[in-house]
Amino acid sequence: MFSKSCEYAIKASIFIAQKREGVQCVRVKEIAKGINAPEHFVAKILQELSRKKVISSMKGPNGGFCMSEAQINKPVLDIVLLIDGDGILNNCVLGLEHCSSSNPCPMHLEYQKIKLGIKNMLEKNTIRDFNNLLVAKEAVLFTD
Amino acid sequence: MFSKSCEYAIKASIFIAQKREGVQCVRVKEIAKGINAPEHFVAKILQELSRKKVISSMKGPNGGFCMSEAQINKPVLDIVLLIDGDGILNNCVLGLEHCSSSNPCPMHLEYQKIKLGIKNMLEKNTIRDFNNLLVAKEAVLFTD
DNA sequence: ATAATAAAAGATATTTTACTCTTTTATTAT
DNA sequence: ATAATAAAAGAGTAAAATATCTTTTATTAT
Ligand code: SF4
Ligand code: SF4
Repeated sequence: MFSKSCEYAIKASIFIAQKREGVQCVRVKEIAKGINAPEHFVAKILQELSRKKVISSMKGPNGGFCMSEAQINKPVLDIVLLIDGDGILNNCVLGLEHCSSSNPCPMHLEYQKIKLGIKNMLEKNTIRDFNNLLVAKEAVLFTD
Repeated sequence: MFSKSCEYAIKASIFIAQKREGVQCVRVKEIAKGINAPEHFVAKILQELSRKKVISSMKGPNGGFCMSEAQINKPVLDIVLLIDGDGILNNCVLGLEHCSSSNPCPMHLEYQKIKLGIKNMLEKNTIRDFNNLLVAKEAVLFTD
């Protein structure tokens, strides 16, 4: 469904939202540990999220990654679009390249419903929504 | 969503179901052309489907791949499970490895609905169902 | 100013997925 | 029997995704 990069991006964002108290930053090392992902790999992903203003970053001591209230309130879709592109919303289940509703693949009608569900899930839910479950201890970001 | 192999497997199966009149076989070359896929790649995939009895095959002149009525009436899920495994039904959106409903990831509740939809789509629809749309010219397997 | 810290950037390595090419085996028509 | 046909099998290549390692740059505390 998502690329590994995208999974890490979502989990990292939720982790930052959760850890951050006030305006304090959280370091990649801690993030990587908290979501059980390779440190330098998530670093690269977070750099991109930062460049695109989905999260914020600070260099030097006490530096790290953080998110503003506004950033935490963004839908998860924003992250997905940034990392994986819009394929999940637009691509075909069967990989047809130039299909249309007037010339659909056999699975189109059935798959449309799924795609709508996915779109809904990703744009109705914010980083905060998923973070809330974490804070309420109704969910985790890490198992082993 | 599906691997390329799986996309080809589904499209090829529908193509065989559609082309096959009586017990006649259809050659890989024709199949590959009909679904716009690399010939030797689909050959390999079809060999596996054949080994696992999801389709049938015959060597020599007039040989090729074909499907029995029973095979055509199987749900598309059978093909997916064979090629991609059950990941699509069981894996986590966020890639947690040992999660459970009692220790779910933040997206679990939302994602459960999607997964159920996918499962439904794949087990309620047979190769025949999708082939019917093709025969009725309400769908295509190939665009360019 | 200096040293320590942590992200940014870039280069390299590994693994998985996708695809191609060649040889072998089974079947059939002549 | 023989030649033609088409799948089966196997080896090899290419590209993309994932992961690691190293160097540079910005920030801050001393
Ligand atoms: S018709 Fe719909 S499901 Fe089919 S290829 Fe196009 S977008 Fe995908
Ligand atoms: S709880 Fe559900 S969505 Fe989350 S990782 Fe497990 S299966 Fe996936």
